[in-house]
Amino acid sequence: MLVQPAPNDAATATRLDPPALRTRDADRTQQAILRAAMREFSDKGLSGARIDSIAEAAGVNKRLIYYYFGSKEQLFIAVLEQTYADIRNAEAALHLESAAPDDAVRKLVAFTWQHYLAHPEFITLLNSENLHRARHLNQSPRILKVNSPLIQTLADVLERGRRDGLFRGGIDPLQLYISIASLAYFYLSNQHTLSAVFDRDLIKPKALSERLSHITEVVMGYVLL
Amino acid sequence: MLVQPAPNDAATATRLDPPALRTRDADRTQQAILRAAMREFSDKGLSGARIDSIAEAAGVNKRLIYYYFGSKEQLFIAVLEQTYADIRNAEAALHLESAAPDDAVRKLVAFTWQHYLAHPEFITLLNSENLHRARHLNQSPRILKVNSPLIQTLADVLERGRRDGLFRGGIDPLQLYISIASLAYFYLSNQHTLSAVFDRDLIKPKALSERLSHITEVVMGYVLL
Amino acid sequence: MLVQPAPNDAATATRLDPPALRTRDADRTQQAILRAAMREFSDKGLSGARIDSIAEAAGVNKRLIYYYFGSKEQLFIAVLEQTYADIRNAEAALHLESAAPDDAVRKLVAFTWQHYLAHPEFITLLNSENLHRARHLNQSPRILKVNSPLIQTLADVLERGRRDGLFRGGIDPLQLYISIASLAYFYLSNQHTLSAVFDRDLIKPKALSERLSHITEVVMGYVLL
Amino acid sequence: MLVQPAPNDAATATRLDPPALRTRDADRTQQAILRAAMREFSDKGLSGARIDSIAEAAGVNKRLIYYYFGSKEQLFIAVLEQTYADIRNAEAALHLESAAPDDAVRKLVAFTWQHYLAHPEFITLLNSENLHRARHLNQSPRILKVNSPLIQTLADVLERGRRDGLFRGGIDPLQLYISIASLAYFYLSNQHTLSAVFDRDLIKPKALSERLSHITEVVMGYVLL
DNA sequence: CATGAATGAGGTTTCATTCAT
DNA sequence: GATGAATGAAACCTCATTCAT
Repeated sequence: MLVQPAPNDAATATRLDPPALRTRDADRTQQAILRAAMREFSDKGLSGARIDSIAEAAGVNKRLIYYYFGSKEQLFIAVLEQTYADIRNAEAALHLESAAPDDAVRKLVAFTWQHYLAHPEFITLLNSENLHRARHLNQSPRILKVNSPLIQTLADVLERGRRDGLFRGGIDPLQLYISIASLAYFYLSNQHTLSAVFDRDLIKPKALSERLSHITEVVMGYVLL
Repeated sequence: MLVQPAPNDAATATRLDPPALRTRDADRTQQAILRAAMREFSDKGLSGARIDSIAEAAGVNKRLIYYYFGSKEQLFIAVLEQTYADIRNAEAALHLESAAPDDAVRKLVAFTWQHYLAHPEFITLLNSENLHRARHLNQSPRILKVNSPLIQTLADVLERGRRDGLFRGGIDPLQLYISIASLAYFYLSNQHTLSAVFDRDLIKPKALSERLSHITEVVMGYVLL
Repeated sequence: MLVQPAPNDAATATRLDPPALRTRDADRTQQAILRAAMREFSDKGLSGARIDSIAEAAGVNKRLIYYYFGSKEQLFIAVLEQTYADIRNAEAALHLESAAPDDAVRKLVAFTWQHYLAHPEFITLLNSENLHRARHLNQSPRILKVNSPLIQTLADVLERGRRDGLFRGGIDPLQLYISIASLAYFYLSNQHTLSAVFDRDLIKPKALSERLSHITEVVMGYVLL
Repeated sequence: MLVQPAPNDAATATRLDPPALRTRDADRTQQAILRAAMREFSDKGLSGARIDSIAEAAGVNKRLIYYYFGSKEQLFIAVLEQTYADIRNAEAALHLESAAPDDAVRKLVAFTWQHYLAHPEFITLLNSENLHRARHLNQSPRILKVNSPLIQTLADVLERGRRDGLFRGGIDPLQLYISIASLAYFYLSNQHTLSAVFDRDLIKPKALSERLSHITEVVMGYVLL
């Protein structure tokens, strides 16, 4: 059973082996598979995804997917890992700790919105994973152990804001984080049913910028005194 | 190809045909299928659901599903119709127009939360339908035409609140409605991945009541002046 | 999961339902599958057997095999059950208890030899099952519970022979039974390697009758005083 | 296509080529493959065996198996050759010709039993080969040409016993040899199904020694006057 | 001498759906 | 109104084998 976890590591660690010419192809192949899989899984869900389509899209022999990832489920896990690694890396680049409290919250809101907008696959993958009650996530120590430090950072921001007399007290940082995520995520995740039911194009540029304004106001209306 | 769209009506209208002893049975069978299908689709998603499982759970022969609903997709549509009918009926009983503006908003928040909590299948079904870009919804005039009057009601509430000097002006009722839904929906929809990643039980009673408090505060913090 | 154990029962119970016209086809189909499977499994072993070949030989759709038997392994179990049922039935018709002791033993030897000769599939199936350490047998209460009464019958025969002053005492009936089986089974089971190594045709009629004479002499030489 | 038949010879002859440092390694590698293959083939049969498992168990790259043995089938042949070579060597050390006739027969019975007991892979490999109608054996002049001289030796023993008035006359040495093998082989080969069906542990030490006593008595009961 | 990457053919199994009664 | 039998297409996965280095 040969399952190299390597590809995901590539997101966090920089590759330093210059003479690694032989592994190059393997790496590139795995990356191609992962990319194709991410697209297919996010497009069709876990049960709807087809290994054949992934192989074709990646331009590799179907057998190779099993060679590198073992099974459809393990490939799905690898995709999840990659997806979480991506958002963790992006979050880490935010540096909320160095901004003024209110700016930090606005920045977080904007970042969250932009990230979901730029990575629609994140949303559908998470929906799939929730349909499966996080069964795969709970199998991946890689994801679980890298617990996001964002909540702690946000707690610090909130505390600073409260001390500055800007923010209300008693805000649970996790609740706030989830709420920010909610306001951005749901709009995008449910855009199709919402558009259908309310007969309104929610995705045109104007609607998107209006949404960001709105959720910023909602969040700031809550945290600011 | 004999496809009776009738079964869904059964939710709103009772069939009264006098010579309908056999029709009663037919009705009961269709309801059993619908109930089983709702459970299966919400549990496994559209591609994950199995016609065999639905038939077994409903205690009917598989062939009957085709007899009454035509195909898996049409059965899914019927389930969606039923689900939307349920929430429309519940919303209609809210009577926001007769409450004080701030009470009306609080009532809407609480209702939304309670409804999602009481109908977890609503969430997973909508996620499935969004995965499919609302393809089925857009095939169902039944759902689309019964456009929710709630947005108009909410607009009236907001206008009353603004006139009373309670609410801020310029609130888009649809944005607010979506935000309220977001704050409730996302927490429940993504409970499994959130619980896994943050290692916290989000579903225990205390957590649930805290969440309702939180989202109420967020919404009221936004609308109130 | 629909696995009718019925076909095997047919060996022991006589079918009495005259109006069972509808089930006829199902029965016939299952029997056809079983027969084809027995041939394929005995010819190729469990791993060597192909579901496709079985379906083709039985003249049925491959899917039907799963419909009736669930999986390749369960089909193999059904074949084993049938095979054991066949020999049990044949043994039951021997009536050793009513023969003179020495005749009874000769009869058992001859019967064993003839049965193995007439049912070569019995030998290869048992070899397969032993390769798998009786994994399937141990899953089949049907086989295990119908413990052969032959050992008890043979014990009675041996005791009668001893009392008559014909047989030596202290013979373990199970050991003897296994030895009789050995002498017949091994010759047939290993005929191909033996023929190759000793360059002699062991299967020509003359060789077969000589073998039966030989094993009869061996067994009688042992039991007779 | 480079297929060295050498490795099997290694069992009997030691290669002594002076400049053979690399050859030593090659030899060791081939032996490792052979040992792993013997285990795998005897455990799973020919179709059940996996080249991957063999490579892993031998600790060598899969490609090497093809380099040294050409194909799965040829590897199987090599294993068979090794197995037959082992028993021929052991038989040669028996020296039945120098023992008293009755001792010689007892010795042969005991040897056969002990050899099968000590080499369970011999049994399963032969069963596999018989399933394949000795197809591989017949391709191996190496095995066929080293025809066992045991039958002739046994013939001499029987003749001596007859002349001494100890043994009955007219015993076919090949029949007797096969019978001795039968009595030992079948018990061990079919231990799993026998144990299951008769619900008795046939492999515990007491059972084993009883079996040897029994088969010795059976054989001696037959040959002795 | 040795190896990791790659493959095509084919294996078992699944599934929505239809036939015949 | 209801059902058990049957199916074709396609899904996931496996395996012996070869390529390229």
